[in-house]
Amino acid sequence: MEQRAAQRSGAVDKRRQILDAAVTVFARQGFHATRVSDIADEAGVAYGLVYHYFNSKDQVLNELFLERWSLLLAAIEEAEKTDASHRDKLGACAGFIFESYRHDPRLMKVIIVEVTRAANSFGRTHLEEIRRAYAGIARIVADGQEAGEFRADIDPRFASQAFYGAIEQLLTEWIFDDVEVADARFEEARNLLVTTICDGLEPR
Amino acid sequence: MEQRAAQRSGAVDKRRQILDAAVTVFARQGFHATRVSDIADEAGVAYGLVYHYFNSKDQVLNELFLERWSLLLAAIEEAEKTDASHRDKLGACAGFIFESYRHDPRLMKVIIVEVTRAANSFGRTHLEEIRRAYAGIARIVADGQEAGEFRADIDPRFASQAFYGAIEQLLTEWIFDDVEVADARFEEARNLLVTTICDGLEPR
DNA sequence: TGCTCCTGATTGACCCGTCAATCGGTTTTC
DNA sequence: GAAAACCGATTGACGGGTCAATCAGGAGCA
Repeated sequence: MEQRAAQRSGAVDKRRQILDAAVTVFARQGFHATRVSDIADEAGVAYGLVYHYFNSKDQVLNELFLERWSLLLAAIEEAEKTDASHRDKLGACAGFIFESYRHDPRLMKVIIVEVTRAANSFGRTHLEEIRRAYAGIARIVADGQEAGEFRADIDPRFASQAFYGAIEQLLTEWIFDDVEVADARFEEARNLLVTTICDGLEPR
Repeated sequence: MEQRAAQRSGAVDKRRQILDAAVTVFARQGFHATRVSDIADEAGVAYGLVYHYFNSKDQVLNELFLERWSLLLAAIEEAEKTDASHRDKLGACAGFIFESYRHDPRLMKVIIVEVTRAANSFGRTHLEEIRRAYAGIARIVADGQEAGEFRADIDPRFASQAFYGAIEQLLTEWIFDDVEVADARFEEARNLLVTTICDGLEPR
């Protein structure tokens, strides 16, 4: 799965090309409604080549998901390590997710719609990786509680679900609208979230 | 669509039987993975009869969704009308949703997984109804702001997304776990939510 | 009561389009 | 020259939806 072989001389990396094309069509039509031939066409590549690089249509999506999700997990771990306030740590997590959307809205659309929220198909497959993210956020909340920064009477896992759920719902609206989101909105969204949730978590 | 004809003498309402069976199999296998024959088998009814009562497999799901969602919309409107605090109004909305899950977890699973979160298929189809719920919640937030009960520097639509997103994410976890949820957990979940979000919305 | 007719519910075999995946071949590259 | 990359026609499973045939019970009639 990690052969990703050093590409020959000037040849374009067809594999990458296929992955990128897949993002485009998955985002446009949804995973289920895209035929493998759509991916190949979009990539300007022969049908069979998709199967040369991937075992199945599923594997293409898996690869796209893991590629990005591993970055998120790394970002959360990174946030944990800093010595910022716990509020800021949560802000960093939210920031990374919003940033991912800004960086490539279509990829995030695919990940959210086809994996993260797809409880019957890929969501189940990748449950472990997905939950690892929730757990990371929950750890930050728990630490914040121990430090007296957050109120202690709320289950950290509950809090992390609410936090993550709120983020995803905001993104989902942008996804549905399929509208260009101004840069300022990203900052705004992140601040809103951290403000609302973290203020709600503050000790009374 | 509303013929639902006076059923002959002692005959069971086959139509209802089919809908109930559909909930069972959709919840178990997911909409996409269930064949129409699965529904018929589960209902103990012939394949063709499903098409006698419904135009398509899609219509079966639509019916299930609308049946429940219209109750939610009514509940939100109801909450708006009371003269409770706005915090309590939001609590009532969250309460109704959690209550729906308690009442029939499988139906809520189907609605959330196959409609509400299915941005590519039924989510798009029912976008209008879904958004009507968000809008109702946003109205409550806006009213609360006007009454000075909530801070005014947060877009009510943002707040409603965060609120609804948090609820759905909590439910999603229960759905994934597929585990019996103790009654006490429902109360706890509702209180947590209202506490976290509403405290976060309080004026500072 | 017994018979026929009629209506609409019910049945399930079958048609038919749709893809995912395979495979045998050709071209490129080293 | 051989291995890897590339091509796209072909296959075969699969499942939604159709429809002609059957069945059951009520109405009309004598």
